[in-house]
Amino acid sequence: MAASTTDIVEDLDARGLLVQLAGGDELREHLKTGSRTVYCGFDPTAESLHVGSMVPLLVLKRFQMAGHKPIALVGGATGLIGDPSFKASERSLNSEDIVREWVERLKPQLSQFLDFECGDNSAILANNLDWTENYSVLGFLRDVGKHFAVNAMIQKESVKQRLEREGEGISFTEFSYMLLQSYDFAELHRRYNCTLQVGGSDQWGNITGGIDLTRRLHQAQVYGLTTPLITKADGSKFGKSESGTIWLSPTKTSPYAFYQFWLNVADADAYNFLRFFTFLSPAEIKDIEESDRQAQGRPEAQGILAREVTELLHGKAGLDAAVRISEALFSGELSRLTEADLQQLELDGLPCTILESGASGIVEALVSTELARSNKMAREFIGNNAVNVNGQTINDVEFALASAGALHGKYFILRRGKKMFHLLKIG
RNA sequence: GGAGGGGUUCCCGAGUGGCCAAAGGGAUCAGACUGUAAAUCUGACGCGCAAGCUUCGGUGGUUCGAAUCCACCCCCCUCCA
Repeated sequence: MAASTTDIVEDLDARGLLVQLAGGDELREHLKTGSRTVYCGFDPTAESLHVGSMVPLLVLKRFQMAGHKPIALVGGATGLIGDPSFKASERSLNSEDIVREWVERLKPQLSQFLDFECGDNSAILANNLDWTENYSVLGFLRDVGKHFAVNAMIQKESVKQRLEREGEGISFTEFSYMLLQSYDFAELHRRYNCTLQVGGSDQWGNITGGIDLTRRLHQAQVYGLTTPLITKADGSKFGKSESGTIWLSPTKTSPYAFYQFWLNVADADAYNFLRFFTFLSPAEIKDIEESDRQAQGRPEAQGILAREVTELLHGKAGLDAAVRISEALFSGELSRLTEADLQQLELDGLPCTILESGASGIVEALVSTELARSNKMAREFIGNNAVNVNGQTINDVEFALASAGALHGKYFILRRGKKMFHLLKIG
C-alpha cells in the first residue's frame, strides 16, 4: 500500500468517530496526498487496557488500512505523571516499578491490531520514556517550558474545572503533564515525521498543545483529530459490566465475559458500537439496523457486534469458546450437557472452583464462588429465587451440594440472577 | 509559619449528645415484565439465622450515653506570608 485509497476522514466521519479536527480542510488534503505518519498515546494506568482503548487503537488500524503509518505510543513517562484532563481530583502516583511493569504488559496489547511488517507503512511501537528519561530538568524547562504560557494553560477546558472546583486542587506535577505530551508530538515529528495525533476528545487540549509546540520547535505544521468518548444511551459508564471493568487481557476478562458484554449492549447503543468497534462498512450497518427495525423481537445487532469484536480481539478460537459457553448456559437444559461439554466449559474459561470436601452448603458455595458477597446476601438471593443449581431453582437455605446431585457425579453449575454462572467441580 | 473551611457507610451528601446502622440522591444487586434489551414497578444494599456485634480520618478523654463535646495527631482545600 503506497498511496492512500480511501478518504480516511470521510470514513471516520461516516462512523461518527470524528469530534474535532485541528487543521480542517488542510488536514484532509494532507491525508489525501500521501502516506502520513499518525500517532496515538496510551498511558499505563493499569496492567491492561480496557474496551475504551479499543476505539483509538482501531482508529490507528483504520489509518493503516488507508495507507498511513501508525505509531502506537506507550506512556512510560507520562504514566509516571498522570493526565489531569477532565479528572475531578488529583490522583496518587504509581511507583516506577509498577509503571515499568504495566508498560511491558501494554506493549503486546497495543501491537495486536497493527501490522508491523507491511513495508513503508509498517507500524511503530514507541515509548516516550526514551526521550524524556535523560532530559535534564533545566534543559526541559528552558527548551520546552519556555514555549508555554501559564495564562493559556489555565484556560484549557481540560483543567479548568479542576482549578475552579471547590475542595480540589492540582499539583504542578499533573499541571505539567501537558508539556510532556506536547513534547512527545514534537519529538515524534522530528524522529518519524509524524504529522497527526489522534485521541479521545478529552485529549484535545494536549493535542493542540503539541501542535503549537511543534510549530515553535520545528517550524512545522502538524495536525490533530479527536474521537468521541464512548457513552451509553442511558448515561451509565461505558466499559463496565456486572462483573466489573471489561479488560482487553484475556486473563482479566475472559473471551466469554467479553462476548457477553457486547451481547448485552442496549439496542440504543448497538448500531453506534458497530460503527465504532468493527470494520463493517457504514452501509452494511445501516442495512442491519433497517432489517432489525422490521423484524419482531430481538435485534441481530448485538449478536453481530459480539462476534465481530470478540473475534477481533481474541481470534477465532476465543470467539468459538465464548459462543460454546453462551449456548450451553443460555439455551437448552443444563442437565443435558455431557461430561465432555462440562470439561469444555471449564477449558473455555467459565469461572470454575474446585469443591474440596465433596459436600457443601449452598450458602457457603455462593460465598466461596463470589456469587454472593456475604452469607447474608446469599440467603437473600435464595429467598428471592435468584439461585439455581444445575437448572433447578433453589429456595432452601439448607440445600446441600452433594455428589449424588452433581452432573456426572462431579459438576455443579451455579447460577445467581439471570446471567452470573459459576462452575463448581468436586475435586 | 498564620487565618479560615473540611474529612460520614461504593460515590455525592444530610446529620452537631440519646428517636442513628446513620435522611436523600446516584451507582450496584435481586424479583416481576421481557429479547440474557430499554423503560417501569417491587425489594435489598455494614456483619450476623438470631440475640446482637462492628462503623462516621486516627488516638485518647468527658458522659449513664458520642458521628455529634474536649485534647492531641494525620490528611485535604482556600487565602495570607
